Amino acid sequence: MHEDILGPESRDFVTALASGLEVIRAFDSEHPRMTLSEVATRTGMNRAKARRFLLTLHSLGYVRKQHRYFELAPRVLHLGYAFLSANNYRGVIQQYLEDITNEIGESSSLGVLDGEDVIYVARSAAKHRLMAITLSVGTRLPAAHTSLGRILLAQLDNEELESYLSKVDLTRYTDKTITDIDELRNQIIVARQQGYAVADQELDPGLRSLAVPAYDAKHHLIGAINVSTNAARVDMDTLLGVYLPIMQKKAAQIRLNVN
Amino acid sequence: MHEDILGPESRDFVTALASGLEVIRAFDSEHPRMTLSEVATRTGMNRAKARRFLLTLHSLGYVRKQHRYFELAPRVLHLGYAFLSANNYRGVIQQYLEDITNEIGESSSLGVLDGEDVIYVARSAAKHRLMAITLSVGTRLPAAHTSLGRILLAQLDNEELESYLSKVDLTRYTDKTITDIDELRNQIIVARQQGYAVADQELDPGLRSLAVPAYDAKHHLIGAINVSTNAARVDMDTLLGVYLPIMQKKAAQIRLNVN
DNA sequence: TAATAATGTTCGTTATGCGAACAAGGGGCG
DNA sequence: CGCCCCTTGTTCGCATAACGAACATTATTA
Repeated sequence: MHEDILGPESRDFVTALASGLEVIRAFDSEHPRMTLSEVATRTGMNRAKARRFLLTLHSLGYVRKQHRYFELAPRVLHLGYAFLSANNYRGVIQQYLEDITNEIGESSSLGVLDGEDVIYVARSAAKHRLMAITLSVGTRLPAAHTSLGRILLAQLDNEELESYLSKVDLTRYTDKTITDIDELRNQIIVARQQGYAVADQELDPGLRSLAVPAYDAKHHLIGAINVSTNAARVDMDTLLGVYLPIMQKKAAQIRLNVN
Repeated sequence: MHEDILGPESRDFVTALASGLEVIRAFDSEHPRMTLSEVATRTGMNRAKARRFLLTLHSLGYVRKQHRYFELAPRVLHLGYAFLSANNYRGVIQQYLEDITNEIGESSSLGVLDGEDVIYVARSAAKHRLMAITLSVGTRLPAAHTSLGRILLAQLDNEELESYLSKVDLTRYTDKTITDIDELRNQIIVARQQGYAVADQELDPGLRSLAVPAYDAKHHLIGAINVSTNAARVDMDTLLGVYLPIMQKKAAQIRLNVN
């Protein structure tokens, strides 16, 4: 059940906290270092306001300042790490992911839904690189075009799924990207029925992946686990005929052993 | 040069942001889920205050609420990820760490100093588990008792090093843990002289590691890279005679190739 | 059933955070 | 070299966002 959520107009909403977090998120791979004015522009804030947040984050150790330039400090990892360390099943799941990588020789990850994205929360990387970008814990990708995201969307009830479909903006990444909302709905329903999802070169040419949901012993959804491979190396028969049973077996082990 | 740092008494310091971040950090592996009152107690805040921050974080998607219990949501990974994605050299260094793991068969990591700790910012894990805890990006360990931390401390100038030594509180983890401040200073000076550091079973029985500093082509210190192994499997002669040259070669490659 | 403890919430008050305006620095051009 | 303009840094009067004491509600225990 969805708890009532505070609106920004509520007297209980702390706008300074919200703005401060927005300053942190303004930094990314395209904007690793910024001046005060650049931060103000990217966040839509008054320059004096952005300055106060940057100086506060700097004094707390989350931001480094060099002359006029600001960049995030490693200490911000502590904020995300708080989530990882609070999740005691991650270490356990990590072992299963490493088993998959050892057995199949491909990368395997645990992902969870967050809004319209899937976030990687545990990962076992194979030796070879699959994608142009480096995937790591914390990476977020659109749920619609990943096997992890698609099988997680399949676990939603109908109302939640329709809510998602009514909001999602489908972007084309490759020739194979699904951009029709009805086709996406159908793929998710099929995933729901067959208990697994496949994403085939929708996000990155050559990237082919398969995911199954991961439940714990109390029937709580932990997330989904996947195996990622390259279409040139693994055909669909192998993916479904060899990899799928392995993934299903791992998911069954997780369901039996993870509390 | 250390930039002047804002004090919490300054009118430019945003106390609401500082308090909100403290609420996030209150969650850890011992306190994965807490009630409002528990958060208030752990942070020393008035309950109504803690409530406002929790509800704000909840509305922003950083915290989940179940009845009276709060827990961090995966979205907080986005805050730490902002640092990782802003660091464009990480993908490059990752490759070198994986080379080390492939060549030596042991785990290798990149770490940076943050206060009295060393934070892992990139990691290549070997197949076998070395420590009781799962190390991952974001993990922080005391700099004094790790090879990464020790070689990073060795890169500080004398004033910075003495400042660190005057504040650090040395905790004993094993029988081999250095707890004498003068002995630690000496170890760091030796590391400075020989260009590498070793930590031998100070943090965890059996854990033996070696680290060298990693500079980029512009002579900026990126961090330190290490190799971690088990004392039962690798003796000191092998560590220094075989592993050290490999690490030094990798550091030299990083210095030549990383901008 | 009543008392007590724990937790949830409100709203008068004030100190925090906002932003317009001023100050300072840097670069370009005549 | 001096002036102008643009960019960046900083201040402080003021309004309201956030604080916390006190009230409200719920859960537990005797």
